[in-house]
Amino acid sequence: MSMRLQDVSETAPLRSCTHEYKVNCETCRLSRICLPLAINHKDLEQLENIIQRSKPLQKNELLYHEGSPFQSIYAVRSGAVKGYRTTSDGREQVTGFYFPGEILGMDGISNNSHASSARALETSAICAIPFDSLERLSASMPSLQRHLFQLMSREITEDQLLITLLSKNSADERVATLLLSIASRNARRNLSASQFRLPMSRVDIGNYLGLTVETISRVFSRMQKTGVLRVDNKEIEILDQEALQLAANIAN
Amino acid sequence: MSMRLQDVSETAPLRSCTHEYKVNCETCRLSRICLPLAINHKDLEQLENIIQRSKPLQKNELLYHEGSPFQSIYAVRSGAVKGYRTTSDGREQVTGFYFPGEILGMDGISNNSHASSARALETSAICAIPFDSLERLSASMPSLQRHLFQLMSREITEDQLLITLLSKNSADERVATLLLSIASRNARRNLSASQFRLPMSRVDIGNYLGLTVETISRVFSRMQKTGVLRVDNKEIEILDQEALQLAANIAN
DNA sequence: GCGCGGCCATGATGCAGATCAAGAATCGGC
DNA sequence: GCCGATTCTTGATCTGCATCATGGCCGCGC
Repeated sequence: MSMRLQDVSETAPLRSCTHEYKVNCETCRLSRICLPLAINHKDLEQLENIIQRSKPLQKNELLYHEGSPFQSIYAVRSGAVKGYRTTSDGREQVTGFYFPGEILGMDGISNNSHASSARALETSAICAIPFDSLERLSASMPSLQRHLFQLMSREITEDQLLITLLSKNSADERVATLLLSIASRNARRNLSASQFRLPMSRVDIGNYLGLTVETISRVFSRMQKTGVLRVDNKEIEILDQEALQLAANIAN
Repeated sequence: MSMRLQDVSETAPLRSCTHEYKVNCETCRLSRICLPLAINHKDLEQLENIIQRSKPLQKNELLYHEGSPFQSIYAVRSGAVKGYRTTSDGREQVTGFYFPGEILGMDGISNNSHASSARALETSAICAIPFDSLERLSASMPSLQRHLFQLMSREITEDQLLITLLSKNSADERVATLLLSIASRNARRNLSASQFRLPMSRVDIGNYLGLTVETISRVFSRMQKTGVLRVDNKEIEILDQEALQLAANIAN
């Protein structure tokens, strides 16, 4: 609610930046886990041509806002982004965290308007991929079309996992599951799966997991006391992977 | 858990039925809200050719099962279906209810294997649409491709609404929201939005909404007592639409 | 038409996590 | 490198829903 006070630095949409940053998928070390993974070398250039890159988003800047016209889906190149929707009484519900190599914004397709908002959790570089171009391209590139279907399908199954987590699991289980998810996504990017810095606040974690800040704090403290984690503010070290897995696997 | 006892009548997959039932999209009164809505008259025949119809599923029969190979998405023609996934400790989480004209099974695309199961809540006629054919077709029919993207996107936004409901709303709010959702989906099919029969049990409702059977019963009783609903077993009448909307709209 | 099994309703009690409150640590701006 | 704002931690208390328990109901098979 008082979150609203942060809305000071909302930027114009990405595409209004005329200056294109010199990056391409060819040399991007995320290409093996991002959109290009579906595309062979010679087709990559066509994708390359439609992707727009712009100056990085600063922490707390908006990538897109609920209700704004849908034009692009986005790939995170660096940093981290949270997706959320605002309820009618003004509270927000965090629906996902997005790390480098991950795609967001696909919920805007059905209405031609974004159904959620996205905000940078830290300074983040983002690739915008205009969806109408992508659609045209994918009609002639079956592997791209398939990959897009798969991406959306994965988003659906992940949302269903979250639904299950929220309706069946205890606070400890929810937190353990989130930490393991972040750990495995780090591993995918060849980062440490056992030691990392959380880009999001306790409030965001609690919001995402359907818990209060206090509960998140308590779970972290408890897990620190039992030797499962070492917690130093946002710095997390998983000391006992097995125990954490056990805590998470009770019900999923 | 004791749900398992119902698993008596599982059928072979739809496509093993050689006998095709004489139905087509052209004459189906759901065509305006189902897949064909995206397709013009002359292209419809091609879609028609790939759709498989088979003998109706009986109550409690499985349409597809978690982990089974993904081949088709499904459209409900009559009856009602519930989607659910089984947690590692054997409990089930209902992830959605599907009524005539609605599409399910898209969560299977990402892995080529179904991420959830689907079971008929009552005798139900189902159209199976082989996905590889649909994919090929959609590469040459932009409006179909777009419609598929939109369908999946809608599923994502609906899952996000459920996530919000589960993590922010009280028992009353959840139940009210579900009833209004069913009412409006009835209206889309030109059925009464104020009087209908619930195809699912209280257990399924509770499971879907992250509540226990007892709580569902109590909420129904309470709403009956306050004159918002008339409840007669599965038969529901919405007496005070405004009040119900108010109860639901507290937070979404 | 009777009996049995699954489904539903309702009351009594317990508990996980929310809420309220207050202090400590950290961050960001100058 | 200091100060105010924000974020985080920890404790005390409260509460909505789960859990446990019981009885009624409804539908179905014989």
